[in-house]
Amino acid sequence: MTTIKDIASAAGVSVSTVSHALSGNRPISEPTRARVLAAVAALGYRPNKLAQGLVSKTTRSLGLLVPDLANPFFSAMAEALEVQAHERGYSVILCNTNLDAEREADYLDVLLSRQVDGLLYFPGTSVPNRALQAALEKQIPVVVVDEQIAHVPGVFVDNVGGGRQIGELLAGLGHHRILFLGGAEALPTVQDRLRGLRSSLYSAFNGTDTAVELLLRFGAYRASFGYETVHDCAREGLLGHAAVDAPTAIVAANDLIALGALRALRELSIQVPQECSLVGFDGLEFTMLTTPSLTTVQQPTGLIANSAIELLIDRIDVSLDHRDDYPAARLAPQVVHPVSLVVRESVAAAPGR
Amino acid sequence: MTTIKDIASAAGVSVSTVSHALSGNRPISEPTRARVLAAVAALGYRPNKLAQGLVSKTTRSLGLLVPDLANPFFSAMAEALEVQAHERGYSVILCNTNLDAEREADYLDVLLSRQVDGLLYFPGTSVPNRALQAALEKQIPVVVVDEQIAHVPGVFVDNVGGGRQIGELLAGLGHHRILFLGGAEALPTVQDRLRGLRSSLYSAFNGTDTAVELLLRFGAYRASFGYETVHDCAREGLLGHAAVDAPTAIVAANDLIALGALRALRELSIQVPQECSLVGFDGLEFTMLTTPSLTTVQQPTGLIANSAIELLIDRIDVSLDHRDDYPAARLAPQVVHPVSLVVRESVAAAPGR
DNA sequence: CACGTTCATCAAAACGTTTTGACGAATTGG
DNA sequence: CCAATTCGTCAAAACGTTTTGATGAACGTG
Repeated sequence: MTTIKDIASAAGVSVSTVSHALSGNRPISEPTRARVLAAVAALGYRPNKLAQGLVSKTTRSLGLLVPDLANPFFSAMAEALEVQAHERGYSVILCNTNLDAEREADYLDVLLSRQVDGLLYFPGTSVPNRALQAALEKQIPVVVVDEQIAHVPGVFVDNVGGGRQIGELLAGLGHHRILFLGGAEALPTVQDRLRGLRSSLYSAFNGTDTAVELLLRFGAYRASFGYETVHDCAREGLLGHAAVDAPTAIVAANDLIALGALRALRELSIQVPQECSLVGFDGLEFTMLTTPSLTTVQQPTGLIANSAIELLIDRIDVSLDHRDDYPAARLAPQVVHPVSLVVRESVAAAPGR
Repeated sequence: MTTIKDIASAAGVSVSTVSHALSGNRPISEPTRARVLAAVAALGYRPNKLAQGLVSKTTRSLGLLVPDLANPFFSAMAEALEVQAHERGYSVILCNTNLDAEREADYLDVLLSRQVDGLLYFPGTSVPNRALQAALEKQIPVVVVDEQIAHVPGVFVDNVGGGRQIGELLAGLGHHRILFLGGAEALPTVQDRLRGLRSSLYSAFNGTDTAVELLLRFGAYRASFGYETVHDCAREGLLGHAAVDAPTAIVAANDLIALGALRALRELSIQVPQECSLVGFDGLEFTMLTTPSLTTVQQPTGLIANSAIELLIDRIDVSLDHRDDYPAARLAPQVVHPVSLVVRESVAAAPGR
């Protein structure tokens, strides 16, 4: 590896002159700078980030803690976040927590010892997070993505609004018996989506003599949950051609669940959407390839990534400026993005109406 | 941040003693070591990897250059690679090259200046790769994943064998007019899969009076390519109910293309598999959720990741041991994994047979 | 022309580690 | 009981940068 010393001797100047010429931190005469740059180009010099980081106390790297890259929503978010970070000169260290608290703690250690400037954190789980708390205590800037956590800066979407849009669509089509397939029951996103759905259904049918029936099942953000639960319901007589008062629509808390449900419905030869409508959440690319194509709520992954990175870098800058201040109780900004319902083939008017 | 000095003074020993106590590099008496460990625990000391890297010339970090995380095959691979790397104490720096040569070069710079110990490289594109060459010249260990590149260590699957298995399945079911939807024409994976398919078809029908007709289209590893090409073919009269001698099966070079094709076939109301069989490649999780579920060739992502990391770390160790040797012409080991055909609903006997 | 400025450059310290040569103290062997 | 060895520890150098106080040369000013 060629170092700054090599450049210095090649250009016949001191090490500090090279540093100044490259950083612009102090004025350097034009001819000298030219000689330095020529030497840099000739020797293919590349500053060692480790050494830079050691003295500057800043590494321009971010830790990305994501529960499960196999979930396309997370991989889409990871991609968008990495692109945004790179545009701003930050590198991303990828960490697959697999929803495992121990791994999370482990990764946090690694990231801290690697001196990352900030953390992008996807909870993906509902347990009040020890690793997150530890990070916050270490005074390292953290932005939580996708979930809202009190007193921690975060970026997420209007899950209640998304649920409401689904409810309004379904209510307008006469659906009032609905099966909701949630993820983990304690997850705020799941609860919020359900809340929006419920409130819009009740207010739509309020004053009419139609009763809203909302059947709830909780599990995990996985296709297998949707698949198995639909089959379970059929076995229990809640769903299927023999069922009386079967739900006329299924709302899944995310697209993966919906995809699993779709498969099960197919196996049960329940026609979607004629006999049962189906709605997902996330707006995965795949949802437009299924048959029927899936009605879903589109998450603006690019925007989320954009504001998450922006928020995080802001906080990093602040914490750099005030390195030795008292840890003043700072506000925890939270950015909420709107979502939009994408209506596709999987939704139709409630049968018998 | 608490440093090794803090530990030293807290334990009442010298800095080097702390270092030795922690690394085990030199014997330290039991009582002293205990005092050191107690201080470490009490102060929450975490060695600074930057400083460690600076002196040890090794960072225990790998660069992962991946073309497109939105492609689930790549995100699955990224996940598996990260998990394997983490198990071996390595961190992964994620880089989304987006198939853009300039971004690739850019990332290579970043990774080198971050002193990564090695590179995991997914070509994803066919251009003889400048960035890769540059990396190799820099003497940094590289393992190419998913494509075979001459003289560069790599891990990939038996694409020819995969193609052959598809061909054998289809030939056995009487398919001899087949549409092949490739990715980029110059991609070795595409060519290999095609080669396997072609050879098995020819040898199956060799000696019979049935002619093999293989229709080829090339594009990109994207769902949109499959979707549009099927529609194009229909418009050209090659596909559809009006077509004479329409292919009875479509083989896509990967699952994304197959999924796009499936959607288009549906829109054209061509029954899969009754009128047209469909086969993909990769074994994405989604392929079992489609209707009909997709016959595909399963890639062993975990195994690929495992051997890629192993190969890379081997090379890292070698290059560390021989740091100042002549750059001896080393062999470029290549690991090939077998693939297995997963037969699902999307394939049936050729119509009219 | 002497004086204070500005300008360009240099030398040295610092960042947090690991590594290694050195040095007393304790232990062993004859 | 003395020499030789081992043991435990320390101090200092090194890694590749940035930062900063110092220094000398050129310059404008009165």
